[in-house]
Amino acid sequence: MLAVIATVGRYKKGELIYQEGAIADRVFNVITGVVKSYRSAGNRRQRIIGFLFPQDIIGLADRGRYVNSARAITPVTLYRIPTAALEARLHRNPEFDYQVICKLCRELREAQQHAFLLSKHRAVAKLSLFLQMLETQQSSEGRLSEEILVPMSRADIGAYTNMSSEAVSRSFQELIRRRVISIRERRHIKILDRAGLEDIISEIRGSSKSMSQPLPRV
Amino acid sequence: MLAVIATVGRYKKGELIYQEGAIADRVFNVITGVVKSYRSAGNRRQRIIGFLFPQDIIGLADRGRYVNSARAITPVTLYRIPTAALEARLHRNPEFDYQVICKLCRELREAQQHAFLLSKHRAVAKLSLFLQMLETQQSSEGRLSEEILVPMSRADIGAYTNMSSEAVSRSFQELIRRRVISIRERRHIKILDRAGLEDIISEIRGSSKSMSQPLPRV
DNA sequence: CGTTCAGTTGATCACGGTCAAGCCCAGTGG
DNA sequence: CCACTGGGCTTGACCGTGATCAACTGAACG
Repeated sequence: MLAVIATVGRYKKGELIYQEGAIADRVFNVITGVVKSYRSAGNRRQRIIGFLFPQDIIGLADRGRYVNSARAITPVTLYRIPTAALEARLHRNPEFDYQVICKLCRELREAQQHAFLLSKHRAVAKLSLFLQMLETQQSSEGRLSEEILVPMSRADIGAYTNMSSEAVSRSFQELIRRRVISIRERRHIKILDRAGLEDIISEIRGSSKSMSQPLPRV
Repeated sequence: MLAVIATVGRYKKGELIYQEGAIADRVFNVITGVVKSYRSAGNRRQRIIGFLFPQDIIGLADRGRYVNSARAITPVTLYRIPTAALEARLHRNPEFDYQVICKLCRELREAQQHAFLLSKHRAVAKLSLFLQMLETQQSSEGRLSEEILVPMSRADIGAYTNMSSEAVSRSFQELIRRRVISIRERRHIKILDRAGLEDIISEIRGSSKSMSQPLPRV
């Protein structure tokens, strides 16, 4: 495993793990908690590249420098692996290589999924897809639950889905109004109507269900 | 090299290389030409995941099925590599592995770049960034030229940048009006004002240059 | 030459960004 | 224990941008 050549790091909520542009001398492997990977797009507006969960790798570099920053959004523990040691292993350990390749493929598919999300036009569609992604993430982690846990803030969701936090909020409200989800304590979401969610994601004009049972304020 | 276990394939412009959902028994390595990788998003509207140029790998799979379709947008030649043979090599050839990892990292960075592009608000900013990406792609391929070659249609650019082909067209016209680029025969673009392009990409309200020299029709 | 499809241009309108105000809740200190 | 405060979140109003529909031009093809 990676652990052999690694040290363990602990970060509290909101703490910076590494900064864009710094010399990339280690890669990280999340053990517990959630990390956001982001880029500060000049005008103090930050774009979130992805959220990272246990097992994920962060710290990819281009020409020896980190290409984005990473910050803990919950308390986080992770392995820190010196890149030097890693590279040495990469050249002589095929089994190990293979695992890295698999993780890269996974990350690649997620980046493409993200691009797919961003290419949705309607705000509710983006948010719905985001929720679905969170759910698959959590179910794949074995955390089989009725509720989806949303560890990140509305602003972070906005920075990921490329909408204002206001729009995130409004879209949540619309999903509630349409009886597609319900929210408990702002961080716990339950999906009530999976078919409805799918319809919204595929950007169908008016869902058949919402036609048959008229809703307030439309 | 990959070539040892591969056969060569030829496709004409517009031809399908593989289809989303089909059993993924080979991966491909582009030799010449340009390929688009896309997903048909239900309502006959297709989203382009990426454009692929010589040296690029396509045919990534999830659970044995291709996750997207690929189509030649120019005449294309490529290597076809049976996945079975590939996997066998992956387990026993570290040097080879390393190359695959590098290509995956590159593709990953491109996917993230794509997501970054999609998260721009203004249409001209998206198009400008797209042109910049095309340029870096072509200069890295050694094709050092004054002009950028745009092998794909306006509709394809739209499907990649997530805007209508009309908006692509209008944005091109605006860049011309602002004297940032010039276009020859619709496929050959020259960048006249690199600083101006950068300004537009970083979504600065009004570029200083365009302020100093008033433009028609603004 | 005619047909067809890519690209351009014009007009209209809905969506979401922005600014602004208010609300809710957690954390803090008296 | 309660009041205070600040930040996250929600809601409202207004307006600009680009999607959409539609008409037209131009280019490539047989």
